[in-house]
Amino acid sequence: MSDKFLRCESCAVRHRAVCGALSPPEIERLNAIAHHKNLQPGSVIMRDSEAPGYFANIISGVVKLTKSLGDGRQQIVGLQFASDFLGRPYRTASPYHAEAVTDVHLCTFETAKFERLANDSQTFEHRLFQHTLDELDAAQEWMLLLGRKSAEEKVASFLLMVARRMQFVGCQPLPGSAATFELPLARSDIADFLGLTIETVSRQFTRLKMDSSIALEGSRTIAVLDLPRLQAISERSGG
Amino acid sequence: MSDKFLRCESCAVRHRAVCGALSPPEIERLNAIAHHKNLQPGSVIMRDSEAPGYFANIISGVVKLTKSLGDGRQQIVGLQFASDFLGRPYRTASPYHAEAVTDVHLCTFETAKFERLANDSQTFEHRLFQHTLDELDAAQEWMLLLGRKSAEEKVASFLLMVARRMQFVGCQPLPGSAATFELPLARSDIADFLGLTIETVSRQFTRLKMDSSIALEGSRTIAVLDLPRLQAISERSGG
DNA sequence: TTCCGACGTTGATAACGATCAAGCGGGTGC
DNA sequence: GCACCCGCTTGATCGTTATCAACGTCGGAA
Repeated sequence: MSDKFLRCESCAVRHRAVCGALSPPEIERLNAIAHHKNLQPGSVIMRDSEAPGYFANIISGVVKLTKSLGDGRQQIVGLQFASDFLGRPYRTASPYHAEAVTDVHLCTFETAKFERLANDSQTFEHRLFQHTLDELDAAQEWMLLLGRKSAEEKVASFLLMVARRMQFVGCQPLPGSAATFELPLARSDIADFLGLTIETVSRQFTRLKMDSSIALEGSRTIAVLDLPRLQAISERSGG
Repeated sequence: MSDKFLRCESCAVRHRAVCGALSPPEIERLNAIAHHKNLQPGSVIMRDSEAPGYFANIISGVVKLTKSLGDGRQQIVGLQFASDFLGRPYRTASPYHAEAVTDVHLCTFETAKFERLANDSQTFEHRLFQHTLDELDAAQEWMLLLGRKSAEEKVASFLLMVARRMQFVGCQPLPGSAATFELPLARSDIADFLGLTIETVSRQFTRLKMDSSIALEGSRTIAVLDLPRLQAISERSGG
């Protein structure tokens, strides 16, 4: 579960993660408090309104951040991929529920120690700040999608977003297609991310398939056949 | 337009704004680069994708942050009140369009000078970071609203949010009502904030009025008659 | 005063997406 | 082998919200 033998120098997400800008002594200090953790799909990482036990960098895998209403309606408010940072420094309670959606490999830091380190290193806190600004950009972009886009536009936007984020991890274009990748989310999670129902998501997938905008292999493997069309669909109904 | 004679010590939002935690010499330095600005409703503060000329604290008034789709559909992705900070430090282009919705009084800082100051003072950057975390919380809370709440729930949530934010500024409870306040937004802006149309917003207002949850005086003055009911409505359809 | 435009309300109808329901295919356990 | 469950798709119908349209009210300008 916990593994102290993996060191930062050989870390796959080293230069993209929040720790990327640290000086050698700072890296050393961070390394000293790091513990690796492997999680299976469905594992809970943080609970809404509870103090998290640790913060973490995602080394591989995908994590969903969700918020819920009393009657069970759910909304994914963030999707985190490899190199993303998990947790809200200086907050006592997590504002969301965080859960692994694929196999996830984390590099975790006990919260108090981590905050002390952030406080001591301005470069580090600056980097965390940058990361938070990116997250805010993504959230506001998604507000536009949730509030104003049609189901078809939402699904197209979702596919483009996932394609973009998965490229970094490992996605080999198949012959005759712009990009092929594995969807990390089940239909129900996609629905919760887009503010739709499973059925509507499924219907939009078949529409895009009829369109020849995409091809499906099984229910998780997507091949983007017509990237420009997908981009056009993602931004205007008439496209 | 620009006024160097108002000093931080007498600033109305002094302790709630990002500058609240600064030491005397830091305050002095900030004061030296501050310029006051008064804006009328509709004045553009920042344009989407353009470099902003300045960052600012809001001393009074309300500012909306919007994003648009190519065909004119619009979404408000943030509402900023007195003591809120405007702008994204370390970003070259604004990710949204910012516009005054009421008369607005700003305390502005030229971007480059401001970033230099933030870089020199860890306390200050820390404070900016905290503010950004609050903004992210608000954005994710709103994603839940946009993706999963019904029109009725959205309008009730909106009223509660505005009531909460306006309390700080100036709102005197009238006899027989929990709280009376002026809506800073026109129906069209409320619609853009909630991902609805003007007509739907208007219909929900009349429903809440019929309910006796609220009372309207003109179209902008709201009296909350039954706060518990409004809160119940804001979270579940059956309420 | 009258005209006009901006803003808001209300009504009739349409459309999009939700809901309810059935069925399919693949994996697992017996 | 079979039954069962789960995730997904597809179809039929319903309901919420959008759209289209008319009207009311207020304030400013001629």
